[in-house]
Amino acid sequence: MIIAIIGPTGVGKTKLSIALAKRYHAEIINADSMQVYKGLDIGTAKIKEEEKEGIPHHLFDICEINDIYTVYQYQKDAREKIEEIKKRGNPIIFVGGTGLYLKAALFHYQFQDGTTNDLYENLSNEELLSEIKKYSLERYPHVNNRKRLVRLLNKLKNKETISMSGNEPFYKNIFFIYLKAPREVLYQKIDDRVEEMFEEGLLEEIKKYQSFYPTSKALQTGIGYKEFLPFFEGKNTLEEVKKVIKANTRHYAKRQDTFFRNQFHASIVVSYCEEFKKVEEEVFHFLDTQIHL
RNA sequence: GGGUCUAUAGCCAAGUGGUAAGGCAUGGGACUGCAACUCCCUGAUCGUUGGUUCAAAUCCGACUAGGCCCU
Repeated sequence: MIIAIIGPTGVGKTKLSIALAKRYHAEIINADSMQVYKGLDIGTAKIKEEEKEGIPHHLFDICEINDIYTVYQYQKDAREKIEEIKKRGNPIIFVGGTGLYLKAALFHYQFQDGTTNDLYENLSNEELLSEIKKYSLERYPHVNNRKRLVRLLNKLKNKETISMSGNEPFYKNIFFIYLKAPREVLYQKIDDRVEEMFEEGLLEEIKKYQSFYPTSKALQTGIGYKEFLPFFEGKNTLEEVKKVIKANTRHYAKRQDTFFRNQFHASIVVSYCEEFKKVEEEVFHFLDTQIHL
C-alpha cells in the first residue's frame, strides 16, 4: 500500500505522516524537492530528528547543498526505495509538497538517460515554438515559457516519448490524501511559520552555507533562502526579507493547491482543523475501511 | 478661525480636455529532467455635487475627507 499525503505547504502533512506511520507501521519517503538537501533544515521546515519517533525516513538529506538534484533522479531513487520497503512488507507514506516529484515517482512519467540539453540560445521564443509545432502535438507551452519550450524541443530532437498528461498510475493501491485549508487559515499559518523560522535561526543556517556555496542552486531557488541574497548585498533589511519570504511562500502554496487540485485525483479530501486529532481520525477511518475491503 | 496642498481599483501609481498606463496584492489556470522552478489569465469610469464644453479624471465653484502651515 502506498499513501501519498498531498497539500500546500503548512497544512500539517508532516504531522499527519507521523500519525499514519505509527498506526500502520509504515515507512516515510520524502517528496519535497528541497528537503533532499543536507543542512537546509529550518527554511525547508524539515522534520526534526526527535519528531520522527523512530519511524524510518527516506530520501531526506541525500545530497549536498551544491549538488543538483532533479526529478529524474528522484524518480529513480523513489522507485528504488519503494521496492526496498515493499520487501520489508511495510506500507509506504509519501510526504512532501513537490507535485511533480510525486507524479514522476507514482505515475508513468518517462525520462531518458543521456539526453542532450541544447539551450538554443540563437533561437527566439517564437522560433522555438514554431520549431516545436512542426511535430504537431496536442498542446504547446506558452510562447513566453522559454524554459519549457527549450526542454520540449530537446525532448523532440531526442525522440523521447512526449506525453502531456501522465495519468496512468505506476503502482496499484495508491491513496492520495489531500489536506486542504481555506486560504486565510493557510496564509496565517505560513506567516506564523516564517516568524518561527527566524526565531529558530534561519539567518544563521544560511550564513553557514552562503559563503561556501555561492552558486548553489538550492540556495538560489529555495524559498526561505534566495530571499536573503539582497540582504547579503546590503540592499534589503531583514524585515524586508521576511516579508518577501512570506509572500513567496503564499504564492507557492497557491501554486501547489492548483497543482494538487487539478493534477491528482484525491482519494480523500480532508479539511484542516485546529484540533488535529480530528484530521487524523478522519484519515484513519478512511484508510481502515479501504484496507478491510 | 485663516491659508495651502492632495483626493484615480485592496495598496502604490501614470494620466492636465477626447471616453482610464504600469507595479504589488487577490483570484483562476498551465505544468513529463533546474518544479520552493517557469509561465498564462484576472479588476476601476477617476471623493461627492453643481457648472463650462460637442467632449472632463483632466477646467471652474461648492461640499466632504486627509496632509502641511499660520493663529
